[in-house]
Amino acid sequence: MAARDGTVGKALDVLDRVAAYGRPVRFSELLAEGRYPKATLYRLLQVLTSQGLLSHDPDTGQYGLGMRLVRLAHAAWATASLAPVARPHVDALAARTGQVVHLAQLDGGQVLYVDKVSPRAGVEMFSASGRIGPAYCTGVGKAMLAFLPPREAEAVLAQQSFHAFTPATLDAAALGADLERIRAEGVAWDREEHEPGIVCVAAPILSRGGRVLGAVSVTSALGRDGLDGLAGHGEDVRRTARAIGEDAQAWRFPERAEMRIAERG
Amino acid sequence: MAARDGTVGKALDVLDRVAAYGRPVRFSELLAEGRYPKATLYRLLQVLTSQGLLSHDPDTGQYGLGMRLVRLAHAAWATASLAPVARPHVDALAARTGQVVHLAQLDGGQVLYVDKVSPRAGVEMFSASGRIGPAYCTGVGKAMLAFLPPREAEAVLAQQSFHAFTPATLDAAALGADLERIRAEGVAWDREEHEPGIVCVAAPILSRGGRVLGAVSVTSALGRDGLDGLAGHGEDVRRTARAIGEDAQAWRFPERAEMRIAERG
DNA sequence: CTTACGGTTCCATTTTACGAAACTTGGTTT
DNA sequence: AAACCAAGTTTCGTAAAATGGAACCGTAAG
Repeated sequence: MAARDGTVGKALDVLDRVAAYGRPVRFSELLAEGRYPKATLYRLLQVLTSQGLLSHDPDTGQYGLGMRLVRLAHAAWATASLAPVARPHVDALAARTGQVVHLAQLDGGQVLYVDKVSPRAGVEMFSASGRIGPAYCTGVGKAMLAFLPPREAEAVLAQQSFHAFTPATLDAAALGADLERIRAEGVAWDREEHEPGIVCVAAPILSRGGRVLGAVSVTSALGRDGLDGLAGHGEDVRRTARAIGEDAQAWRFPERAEMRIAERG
Repeated sequence: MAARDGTVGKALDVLDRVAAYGRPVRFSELLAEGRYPKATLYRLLQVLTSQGLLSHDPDTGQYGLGMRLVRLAHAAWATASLAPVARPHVDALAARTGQVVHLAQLDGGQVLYVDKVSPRAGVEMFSASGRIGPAYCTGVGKAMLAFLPPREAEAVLAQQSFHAFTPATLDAAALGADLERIRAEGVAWDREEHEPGIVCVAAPILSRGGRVLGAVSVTSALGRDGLDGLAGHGEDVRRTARAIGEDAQAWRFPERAEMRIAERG
């Protein structure tokens, strides 16, 4: 977390700290963390504010996150996330199953939701895109973990808290066994491991070369549909994930070997 | 355009440039812009990548925007934008008018859309939140410009391109007169100034102290509803904007009630 | 008037970033 | 195969910056 990347790293660290508060924050609160001396912190905040990554309310003297982040993130979401490519598939899956569908990617050992569609309310927005969740106890998280190359998987696993959200939450050992099963089966199940009464089935989205790009899941509340109802969707989720992977490949890397020859500049 | 804020400023400038491509970009493409020498650009990209603001695909050697931006923006949107507070009002307005409703804020002289609701499709997502538009020829933009303090208004106006998107687009002089009218009337009209066939009515969202927080608008396609149809919604939009402003005040500055009144002028 | 506190500015010192040039890598031409 | 070239990476002396302790300012309380 505290990667020392010179001045830029410090500035982004401060940005993260402000974000972590989840509310506007005063200079003195940040100073009280003791991370940076007064003058240094002051200048970092000045720069971040002047750059629009933070906003400063002169009346209250509080710093909040700046709207430039929203602008940048829109570009990030539109060009680098799976969401735009996956949208039609995700929509169709939600329609077929009549359940909430999530699209997620990995970001720093955590699950980052990049899209969410519920069959009733239609596409949900920003409030869902950008949310993060644990990797070790969600369907999408486990689906991605299972297909990570061993070295990376190890690194990500080392970052997990293994906090027991529910009685069904797996510990590190049980997770290992589950990941094995997921690799064999191609789909991951979350049986109330993160939230009581919530179950889901997820599948990893892989590139042609087998790299993990993300994951899709179908979520259901126990009782309405039950785990049995979801079981029938497993194959559908897997097919959808595969289709998204192929589209992503075509969209992001529009041909490889042959194109190179023609491409001169 | 880019203020020279030391190393951090440069890094963010590079980030913006990558974002501007709207696609993954090679080191050499950025280098060819001639903005930074090789080694400097290289190190800036290294830092941004290691920080997760950019992602680097080792296969293709291309840089794209990183998912950390999406995570940060979610926090920004949820804590610093008007969207969460305004959501119920915006929803209700869309339901009453049966038209598309936009919520926007100012960001660096441009209009930044932070939410959008269409009565049919329901809430739209990220693809709308984060999009930017011109301030001088959109309803929301003009509504905000009109109520900016003179000094700031001048600064923002100086940044406008006044490109004539349509025959109805106002020039600088006509805009000045329109802003006067908007201040008197409390609502702004966009009569096909930005897109042919698209009209809208907007109102500014003000804090109790009169500071511009954002704007709401109702948009319609000419022919279906016409400008006359929209005219009937003007008062509704204004009331909605006022309600949002009050909620925002209560939410962001819970205890500041009496201070603000004294602070007028 | 005095003290205390949050925030801002100064400036000598240290650290960091800079960038021309050298080098490495992988693919293409002679 | 050797020479070549372009893209990307590393080096290193120098130049520029960030740093942070201390002084300063404005406001609110004692």
